[in-house]
Amino acid sequence: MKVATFNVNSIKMRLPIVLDWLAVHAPDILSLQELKGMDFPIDAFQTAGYESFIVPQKAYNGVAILVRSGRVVVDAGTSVITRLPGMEDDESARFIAIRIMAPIPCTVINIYAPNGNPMGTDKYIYKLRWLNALYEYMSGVRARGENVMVMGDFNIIPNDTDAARPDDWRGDALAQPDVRGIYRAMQYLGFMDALKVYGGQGNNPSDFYTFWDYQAGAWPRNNGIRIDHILLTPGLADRVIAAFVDRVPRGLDQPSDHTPVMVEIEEHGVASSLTMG
DNA sequence: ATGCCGGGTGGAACCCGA
Repeated sequence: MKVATFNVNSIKMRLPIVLDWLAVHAPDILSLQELKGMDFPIDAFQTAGYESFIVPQKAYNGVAILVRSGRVVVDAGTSVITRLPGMEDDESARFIAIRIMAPIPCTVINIYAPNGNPMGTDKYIYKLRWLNALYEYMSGVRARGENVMVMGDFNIIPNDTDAARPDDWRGDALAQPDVRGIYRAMQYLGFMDALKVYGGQGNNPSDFYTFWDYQAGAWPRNNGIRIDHILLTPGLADRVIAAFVDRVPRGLDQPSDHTPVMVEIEEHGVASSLTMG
């Protein structure tokens, strides 16, 4: 089962790039963030062979999960969750979760975490509150022993090695020790960082950058950061057979400032959600 | 650099992102 996440920075602007990418990589699941509008191209994705689950919002945020028709069976008995539990008062479209029965039974969670800048404002407080609510939710699903994938734009640079210029981010909300601590705590729950589990694509940390600013020549200078992540519970992490960042879309015309992360999980032999999780 | 770029909305200039 191939699973991917891609912050598209407007699905309206990025539709051709996303359709091309689906045709090349044929993921079973693609999580999208920053749709930036109420109009989602359901028909175009259906023609491409994907069913859409959408949490839209005018102008800002917006997340969706695309599932490949004929490959992924969505649990009809479980409703789509469209708000992060514990943050029900928050109108922002930053969370969507579905339950699938095949090809691997698991819960699929797609997030767009708050940026949190600038420091010292309510925006940073909101980021911490949001991430802590996500942590609590993840703690709950772990306790139930389910196989779970949490992917998306975490807006967290986990370590200094995940930035080309770590000192540039010292005072930024993406690299604060408190924020990094939450990301680590998620791993202590048993959520494994898919890129790190597999460890492929060489030893250069820059191979795992997922974002390059539009400004100041960040892309040609490879001044990137790693902020888009895929976290897996052990039953899934044990079966990872490929994990990589595809930086091709970032080099196209009219690109998103992010690029996709993809993981492939062996479908046979994934432990029961009740025995392993 | 409070800058740069590039989305959004609304119909200009401003908000937001990371």
